[in-house]
Amino acid sequence: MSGMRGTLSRQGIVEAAMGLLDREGEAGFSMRKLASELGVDPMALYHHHASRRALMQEVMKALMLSCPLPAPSGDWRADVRGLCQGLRELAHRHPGSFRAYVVFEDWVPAEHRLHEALYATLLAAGFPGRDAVRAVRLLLSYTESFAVDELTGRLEPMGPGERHALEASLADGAFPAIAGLIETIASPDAEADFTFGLDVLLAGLGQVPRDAASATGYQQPK
Amino acid sequence: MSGMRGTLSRQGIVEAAMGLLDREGEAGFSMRKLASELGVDPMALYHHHASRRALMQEVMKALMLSCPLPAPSGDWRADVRGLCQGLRELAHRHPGSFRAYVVFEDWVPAEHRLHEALYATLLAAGFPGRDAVRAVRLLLSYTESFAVDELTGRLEPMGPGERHALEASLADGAFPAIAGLIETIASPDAEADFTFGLDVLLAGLGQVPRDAASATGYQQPK
DNA sequence: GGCGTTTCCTCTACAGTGTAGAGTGAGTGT
DNA sequence: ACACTCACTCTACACTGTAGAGGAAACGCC
Repeated sequence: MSGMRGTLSRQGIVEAAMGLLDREGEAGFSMRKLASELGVDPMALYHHHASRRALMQEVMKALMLSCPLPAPSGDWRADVRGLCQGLRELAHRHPGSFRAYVVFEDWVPAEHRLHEALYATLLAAGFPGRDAVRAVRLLLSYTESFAVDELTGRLEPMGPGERHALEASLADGAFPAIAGLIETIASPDAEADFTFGLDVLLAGLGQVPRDAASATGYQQPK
Repeated sequence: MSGMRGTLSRQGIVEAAMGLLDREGEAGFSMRKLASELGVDPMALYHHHASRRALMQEVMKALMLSCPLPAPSGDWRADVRGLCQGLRELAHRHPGSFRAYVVFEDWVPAEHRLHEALYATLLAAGFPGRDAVRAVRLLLSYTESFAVDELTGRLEPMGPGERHALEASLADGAFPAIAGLIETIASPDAEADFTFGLDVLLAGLGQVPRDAASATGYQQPK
């Protein structure tokens, strides 16, 4: 019964790992669980991937390769919005893997696709290279943090228990500003909140000096 | 030899845990290591803290309680800058704990201090409550991500090996924008980069509509 | 003094983790 | 039919968090 040669493949393992990660989260993921889902001895996995870490690398790579990259429109603001929204959708589609990705220390070469698209957009818009690099950091850190907040439920309307706990922690009156905002804090609106952040970032970026040729945000007609 | 009653205390354990976390990182932290540093059986710790997770909560609390909060100056932009810089300094002072904090799922009530200061600043500057909440998310996600990038060395100038690996991954010409920026990417400047992000955020926030009374950014004289 | 209770700690044990190293058996090439 | 290789299994080790029982020191009280 054990034989079953050829049931395993590098890519198949990666896909199963991504599924398990998305369903159970990083804490619920283990090589042993993955192996048992694949109906195989844990050590069989190591024939195709050198270590859990290496396997994770592959999962991250697959994840980032499936990040949607909307086609450029010529309007750098719209394109930046689209790329950030694409990344956010990726997070929704692969919650566990995305969370793991954000925390992952190692360098994931497949990030290049998304980075290239963002750099190209910003450079075409006339941003100096140094500022383009900084802007990408800004945009990605916002989008990733926001998406993770969504995935961990921090942007769901608070349940009564949660809200009560928050109120209790404010009962001594030491935090009047928070107390005054409790209604707002307890009922976020993920869509509008995300857009607000992008608006602010784009408004801010719109004020950094750019090459005159593209300063309007439209590509020069050739 | 084993007796030594009273060598342990809730707070003492928390401080030792924070030290271990900062020195070894989250991966290098374990209840057993902590116990052995304290010269005590691992299970002794559970007499003072219910679980590793509960202990971590306490560490995060201690961490956030030691976050510096510069006194308000009356200039909301300067105050926001100061608070973000304070958080960044906290990250430098407690690299391991800070990394753990950023990833931590549970709610850490001690965050209230920093949040209160930010909310108060933004509300005084005339931001509507909803926008203040969103702005804080924006500011903190940027600052935390940036600090983590610093802690993981992603803002150190690249070593030759690292740089070579990056170049190799671009060799096929598929990422011209990245390739053109390689010099910039390889030699970041943490201080200037961080300031750029704050500048962009403040410029963007400066454009969201505020109450007229405070729209200049100065508190109304009373 | 002695005694009971509480407090703090230790010991042992269990289920789980990643993975090293050796063994096994089916498939293929000659 | 033989050797060989490849894909897999088995066993084992060091490590994790922590449940549950046991022990010894300290304290309150007579």
